[in-house]
Amino acid sequence: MITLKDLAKKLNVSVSTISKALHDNPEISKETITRVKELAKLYNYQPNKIAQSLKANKTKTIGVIIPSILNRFFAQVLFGIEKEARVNGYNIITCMSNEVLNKEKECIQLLSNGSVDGFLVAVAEETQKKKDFTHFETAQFAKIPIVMFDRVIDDFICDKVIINDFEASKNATLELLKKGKKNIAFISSIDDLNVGKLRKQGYIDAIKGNPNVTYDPITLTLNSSQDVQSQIAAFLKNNTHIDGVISADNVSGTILISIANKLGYNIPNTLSVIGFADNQISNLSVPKLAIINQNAEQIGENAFSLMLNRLNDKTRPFVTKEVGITFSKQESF
Amino acid sequence: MITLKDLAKKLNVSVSTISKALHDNPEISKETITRVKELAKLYNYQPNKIAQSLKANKTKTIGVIIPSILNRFFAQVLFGIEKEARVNGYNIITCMSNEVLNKEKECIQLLSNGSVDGFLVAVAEETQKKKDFTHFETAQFAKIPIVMFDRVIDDFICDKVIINDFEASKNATLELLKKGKKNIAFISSIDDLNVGKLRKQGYIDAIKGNPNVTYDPITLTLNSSQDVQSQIAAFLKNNTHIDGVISADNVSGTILISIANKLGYNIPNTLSVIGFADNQISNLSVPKLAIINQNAEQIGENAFSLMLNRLNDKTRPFVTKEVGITFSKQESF
DNA sequence: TTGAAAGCGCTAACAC
DNA sequence: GTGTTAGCGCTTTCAA
Repeated sequence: MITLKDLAKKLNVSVSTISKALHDNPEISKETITRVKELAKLYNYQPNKIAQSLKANKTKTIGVIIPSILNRFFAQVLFGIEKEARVNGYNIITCMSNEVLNKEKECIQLLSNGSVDGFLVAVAEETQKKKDFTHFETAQFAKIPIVMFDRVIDDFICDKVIINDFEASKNATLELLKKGKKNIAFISSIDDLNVGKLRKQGYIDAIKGNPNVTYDPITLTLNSSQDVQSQIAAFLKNNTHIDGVISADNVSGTILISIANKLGYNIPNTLSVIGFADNQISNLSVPKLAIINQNAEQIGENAFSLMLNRLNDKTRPFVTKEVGITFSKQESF
Repeated sequence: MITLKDLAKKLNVSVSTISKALHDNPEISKETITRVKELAKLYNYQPNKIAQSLKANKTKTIGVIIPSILNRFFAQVLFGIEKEARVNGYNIITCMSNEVLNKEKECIQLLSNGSVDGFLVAVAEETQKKKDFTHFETAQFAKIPIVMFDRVIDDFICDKVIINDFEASKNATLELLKKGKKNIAFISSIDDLNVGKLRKQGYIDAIKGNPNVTYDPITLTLNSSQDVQSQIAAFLKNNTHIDGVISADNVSGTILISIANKLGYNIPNTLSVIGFADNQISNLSVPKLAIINQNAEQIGENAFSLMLNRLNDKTRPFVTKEVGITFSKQESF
C-alpha cells in the first residue's frame, strides 16, 4: 500500500501538505492540490483505514450479532443492514451466537476493543431465558451503543426495532375467524423465544376473545430434534376437526401444507394456513402459503438507521421503533 | 476504553513496562507482572485492536464477498467461514455484490485499504459474463490474497474451493437411469452461472452417454421474473412422459414436488426428483426431496483454511480444493 | 502557502 | 528490571 509519506517523498513536500491537499484544504494552493491529486490517482492511493480509525477513534464498522445466519429471517435482516450500511459508508462485522449466551458474550467481548462503533443484536434464546445481560451492560458502560432488533430485552434500555408479534398473530387468527373457520390451531417450533410466546398469546387472545369460539386453544409445539413431518402428520390426524392453522415460525407452515395435501385436505377450502414467512417461502408450496411478512429487510434498515442516529447524537432519548407487518392473503388462506 | 497509558499512570511505571508485563516478557519481574495483570483485570483492560492492527500491519479480519446472503447456499458457506474464523481469532466483514460487477468492484475497493487481510469471494454472475477481473488483479497486485469458492474463475490464478458440479449432476442422472427411469428432465434457474452450466452439462453427458437413452435432453430454464409454479406446471403438462427430474438450484425441486403432487403424480413411483439442496429444504416437501448436498459449510471452512494458510505462507503454490458432495437418496428418489 | 510536531494506542529495539 | 524512543499512517494545530 502506498502511503502519504510515499507521495510526500515523490513530490518533495511534507506529509501534511499531501494530507491537506487531498482534503481540499483551502490553505493549499490550487496548483499543489492538482499535482497531489494527480499523483495520488496515478498510484491509486487509498488512505489507510486503520490509521484513520485510530486517529478518529471510530471505525465506521458495526458489529452485528445474530443467533444464526441459517435462519432466513435473520439473513434477510442482515441483508437490510448491510445495504443500509454500505450506503452510509459503514462496514459490517457479523457474529453468530447460535442462541448460546456464552457465545454471545464472546462476540461482544471480542469486538469491544475498538473494532466496532456499535452493536446491532438479536438476543440469543439462552440469554433471554437466563436473563443475563451483563455483557450488554458492559458494552453500554463503555459507551458502545446497542440497538436490539426482533429479539429484544424488555428490561434493558436501549434503541430497539420490533414488530408487533402479538397483534400480527392475533389479526391473522381473527382473519381466519372472519372467514368462517371454526377450529383454528397454532403450531410453533419457537415456543421458547419471546417472539414465539407473543405470537402464541396473540392467537390465544383472538380465540378466547371471540364469543363464537367454544373450544380451548389448540396448539402444537414442535420438537426440532425429532422429525417435524411426522409430528405435524400426527397432530392433524389427532385433530381432524381443524380447519385453520397459524404457523409461528418460517418453515412449519410450508411443511403443514405438504402434509395436509397428502392427507387429503383441500387447501384452503377444508383447511386454511397462514405462516410467519416471506414470499420465497410462500412460493414453495401448492397452494402458496399465505404469509405474515415481517418485512425483515426493513427491520434491518431501521436498526442501522437508529444506530447511525445514535452515533451522531449519543444523548438523544432511546426509542423503540415498530416495523409494520404485511399480511398477504395468498392461496392457502 | 482504558489504555496502556492509563494503567502506566496508575502504577507509576512506563507504558512499555505495562505492555511487556501483559505479554509475560521475562525481562519483567514476576512481581510487577502480577501487579500489572491485576490492575488490568480490575479495569477490564482490552488492548485496542485498531492500534494493534496499525502496528502489525494486519487486521485479523477477512472480507467475504458473496452475491447474496438470501441464497441459502451462501448463507451456509458464510456460516462455515464465520465458525472457522472465530476459532482462529479472525473477524469477518461481509459484503454483497448482488451479482453486479460494479458492486463487487466497490466491495473490493472499499476493503483494499488495510481493512482486511484477504478476500474470500464467490464471483458475481455479471463478472463471470463480462470476464472483467481487474479488481481481483488489483487486489492480488497489492498483495491481498484471494480465495475463490464455488463461483470461481478458471482464468484467474488463486486458491480455490469448488465442488464437482459436473460429476454430481452426472452421477445423480445416472442413478435415476439405474433406477429404471426412462425420461429424465433437467430444470434450472441458474443457467447463466458457471455452476449451472456444469450441472446441465453433467446431466446431458449422462443422458447422451447412455446407450439405452434414445431421446434428446429435456430441459426447462426457469425465468425468475415470472411465476415459477406455472412454468413448472406447464412444463410437466407438456411433457407427461417425464418420470425423473434433476433440479439444478435449491428451490425448484421442492416446488416441482408440490406441483407434481397436485397434478396426480405419485412420487417417487411415477416421478423421481433430485435437487441441489440441503436437509432443511428437503424437509419442506412430501415426500422429502432427494438431495445432492453441496456441503456448503465445509466449503466455507475450507475456504477459510486456505486463506489462513496463504496468510502464513504467501509463497506456497496455489491450490484448488474439491469438496465432496453427498447424495441423499431420500423419499423423492 | 507550506511544514513541523504532536498524538491516536500499541510494540519492540535499544538504552540505562 | 525498567524506561526511552521510534514508528505504524493519518489528521490537525500551530509555527514559519
